[in-house]
Amino acid sequence: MATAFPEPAPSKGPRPSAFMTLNDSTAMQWAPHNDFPVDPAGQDGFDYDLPLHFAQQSVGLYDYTQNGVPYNHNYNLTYSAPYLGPSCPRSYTNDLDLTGLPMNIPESYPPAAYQIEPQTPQEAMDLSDQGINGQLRQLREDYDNQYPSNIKQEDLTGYNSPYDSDITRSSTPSGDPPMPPHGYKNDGAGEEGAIDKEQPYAQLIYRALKEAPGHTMILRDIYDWFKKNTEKAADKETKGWQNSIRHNLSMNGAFEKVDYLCEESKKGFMWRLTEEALREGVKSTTRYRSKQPNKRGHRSQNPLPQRQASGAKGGQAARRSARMRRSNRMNEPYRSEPHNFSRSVPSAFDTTYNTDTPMPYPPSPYYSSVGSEADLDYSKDDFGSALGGASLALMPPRSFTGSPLSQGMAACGDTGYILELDPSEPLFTNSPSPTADEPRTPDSRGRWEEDMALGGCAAYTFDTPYSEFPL
DNA sequence: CTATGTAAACAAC
DNA sequence: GTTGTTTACATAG
Repeated sequence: MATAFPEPAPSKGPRPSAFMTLNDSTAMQWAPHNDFPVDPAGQDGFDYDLPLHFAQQSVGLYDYTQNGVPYNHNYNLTYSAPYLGPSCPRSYTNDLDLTGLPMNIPESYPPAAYQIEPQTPQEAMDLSDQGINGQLRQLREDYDNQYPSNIKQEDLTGYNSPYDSDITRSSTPSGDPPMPPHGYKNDGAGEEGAIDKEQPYAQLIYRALKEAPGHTMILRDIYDWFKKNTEKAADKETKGWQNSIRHNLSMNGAFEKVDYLCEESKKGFMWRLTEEALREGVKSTTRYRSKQPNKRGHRSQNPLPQRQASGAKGGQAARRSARMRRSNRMNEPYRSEPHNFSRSVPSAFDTTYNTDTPMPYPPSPYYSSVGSEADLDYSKDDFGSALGGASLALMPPRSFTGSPLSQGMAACGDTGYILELDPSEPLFTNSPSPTADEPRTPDSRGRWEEDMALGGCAAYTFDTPYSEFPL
């Protein structure tokens, strides 16, 4: 099929310059498909075509605040079935699914998919006035009810790719050559409907999460999504694809774990798109990988021990991080649960963000290049005009009991946190700007240990700003 | 070199 | 056995 990559009209973005100025060539990213055309002038106006029934259905269930929803407000999630099994049409038409999410996204996939347009924060979910526990319980119940784990495997024959043939896979903001269609197999050559153009795992996961309510799924659902929507899982023999999914979830900063562990089930954590990912799209997982030299040159030495050592290292690190999480939960059994999110990719950046400074928003160590234009853009643009000039400074901590309205940006009430930072200043001045030279992965053991010394919470959890929530 | 996929070690559950 | 983290290696471009 099309090996050519028709560039989407670069003019479409309302604020293309914001990202076009991102000169970091390594900041390759897949632009998000924008479900909601951004209207910079009317962020609170739902200027886009929001189906009426959507608005109605959303009452009390999905209340899209206009912006400023901290993305670690996990209690905002209402997890229902991302899709409904066999009856769920794969065509993403204007029909509403049960989620009440506007699925009118024929253009949410290409060609618009590769526009560099931040997404409106309307996507963030809000809730009604239930308590947080109720929310979480509801979330889980919804999930369990609507998404039974015995997922039916839909026949893939006749599958009609939602991201159809003209997908250009990826193109970089600055009109760089599109992402090489890695894994682009033209082999099928005849098979109708053959999704010969599988996108990278990260991108596919992004899509899956994007479709999901709250942009949140559990691993199993992601698996299932892949089964239904991709060819990656076609090979039922190997589980490599699952491994790859997990790998990408873990390694790619676009995905974060919602640190709400359901004890009674072993479904594990929920995975969610980060706010940055929603705005800016998913970026190459490679960026988050360790920058340790690949040792490709001298692997002949003794690859096996090295491999084992690798595993051992991973295991150690995994154990430490898990211990941290556990420790957190034990120390703060209530608060830490729903509020935390876990960044899959631990970051040396995290230490720069000391817990004494109320962060209105978890820093975006993975996306907003610290100290770069992207950072500025992050700080002043994406939270919408409602914030006014102090955009960076204000982020309302929202009361659980507040009305949905009060949870919007207008409600910068009593407990509001004000970041005393000049928006023009980089958030983390002592953080390296992650570039190709400095991947956003903790390549410094020293820093890592430092994290541990700090009490073992800095690296993964960001619950401090919310500790004052009236629970 | 980058991006991606994959295998695998390992820990925790 | 599953989930999550991490490292290493292979391959394509």
